[in-house]
Amino acid sequence: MARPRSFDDTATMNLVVEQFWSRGFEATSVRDLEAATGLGVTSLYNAFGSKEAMFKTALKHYSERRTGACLRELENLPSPADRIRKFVTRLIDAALEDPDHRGCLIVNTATGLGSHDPEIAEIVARNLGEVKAFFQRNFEAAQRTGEADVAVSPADAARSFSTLMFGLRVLARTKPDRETMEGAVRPLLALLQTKESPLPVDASNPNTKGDLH
Amino acid sequence: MARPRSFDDTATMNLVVEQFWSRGFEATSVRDLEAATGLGVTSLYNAFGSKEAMFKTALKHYSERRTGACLRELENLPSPADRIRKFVTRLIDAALEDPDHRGCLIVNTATGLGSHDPEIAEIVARNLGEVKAFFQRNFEAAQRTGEADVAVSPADAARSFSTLMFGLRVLARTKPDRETMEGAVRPLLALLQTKESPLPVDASNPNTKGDLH
DNA sequence: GCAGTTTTGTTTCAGCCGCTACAAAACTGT
DNA sequence: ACAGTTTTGTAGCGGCTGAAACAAAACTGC
Repeated sequence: MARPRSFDDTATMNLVVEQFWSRGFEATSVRDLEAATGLGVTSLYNAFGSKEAMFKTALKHYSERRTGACLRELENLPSPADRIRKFVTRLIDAALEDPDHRGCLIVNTATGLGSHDPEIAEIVARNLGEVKAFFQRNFEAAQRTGEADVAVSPADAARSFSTLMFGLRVLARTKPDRETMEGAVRPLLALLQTKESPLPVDASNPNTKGDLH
Repeated sequence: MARPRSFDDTATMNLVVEQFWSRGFEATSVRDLEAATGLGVTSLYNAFGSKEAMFKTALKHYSERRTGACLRELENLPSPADRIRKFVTRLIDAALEDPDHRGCLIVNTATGLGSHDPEIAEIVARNLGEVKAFFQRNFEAAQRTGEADVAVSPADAARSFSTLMFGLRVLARTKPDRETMEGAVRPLLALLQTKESPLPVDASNPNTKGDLH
């Protein structure tokens, strides 16, 4: 019926995400988005509406394609404790591998101006909620398999893990140092290594981490 | 010799801090700073140099007057464990009391564009370092007084506590919910409640973590 | 009250911002 | 080949930005 679009919307949105992730919403101009995508303004506006709409779409895209996909993939691991551990190590590795220290687009947005826009706030809140739910679900499962300290409330464990992850994302913007990040998660990960003594352990004593080998 | 300045630099800088804290660097215009301080552009530029210089001064001001003063004041408490606990509860209370959910200017800056400017990065890094040092110093002291789990490395405890605080600052921007925040710190604060078994610690050696292998 | 110096308010600047108007180009279905 | 429709590139809009220019006002020391 008419001229077809000469670019792939999804691939373009990936480039938009990269741009917003690198420079943030305010510091990214529409001209920057032109350069990043190789498209003209008209094409961008025609496809996505406005700069603000582009950002919201990019946020959803990031949340779904990054966090969401990662969580879903980890669900394939048989051990719930491994799921938690792997999520943490992946996050740390990602932070250390990124030479630009971009951290996490969601966290960067949460601490930026976005909190005022209700739609953005909701995307952010949902993402944070998914991460917390992941930890809670798997910590509960780990308790059932004897891989987690049963004396700790799974809700609190999830709150603690997820909040710690957001803190790591802050550190990722400044000091992507392996020892700092791994050290930061070590005390919490210690809650996961009670597999070999799944019985009435005095769980208030996290000293049981020494028995892993 | 000449006309004196009609305003107090420090009081003005407090207002500048409030403005940058509320809206961030990029979203704050020089006109906004005029409105916030009640001064004209010329006075502002004459006193502080440029918008960027104003922000850097505001950052130092915030770091010194907020974080620094708080840490120094807590040092008056006799119990190191109480110092840690009080810092945490203060942070949570502050987050819950602020109706604007401004979080922490340092964290907001760290996740914003600031990381690229070396001077800003240094102010941020120093602030984060001070918080970490506070936790490490007092955790070590708490181990010596029998108020902290001696099986945990003070360095790791400090990394964990400080990173968790940064995570709380992220949450402060979105979900200032008491139960979430207090739950998030509960597992870590549990490391502090071993007062009733203050033995057999070699208090001169904080490196007691090494004995688990 | 006068000279010297600084502060202050107003105006103005070039440059970038997000966005749109418009026409030419490119494609589809018949 | 043509009509119909969408995409695309270019140019330009008003509005805002950080910063400077400038003169008038305000103060000090004498």
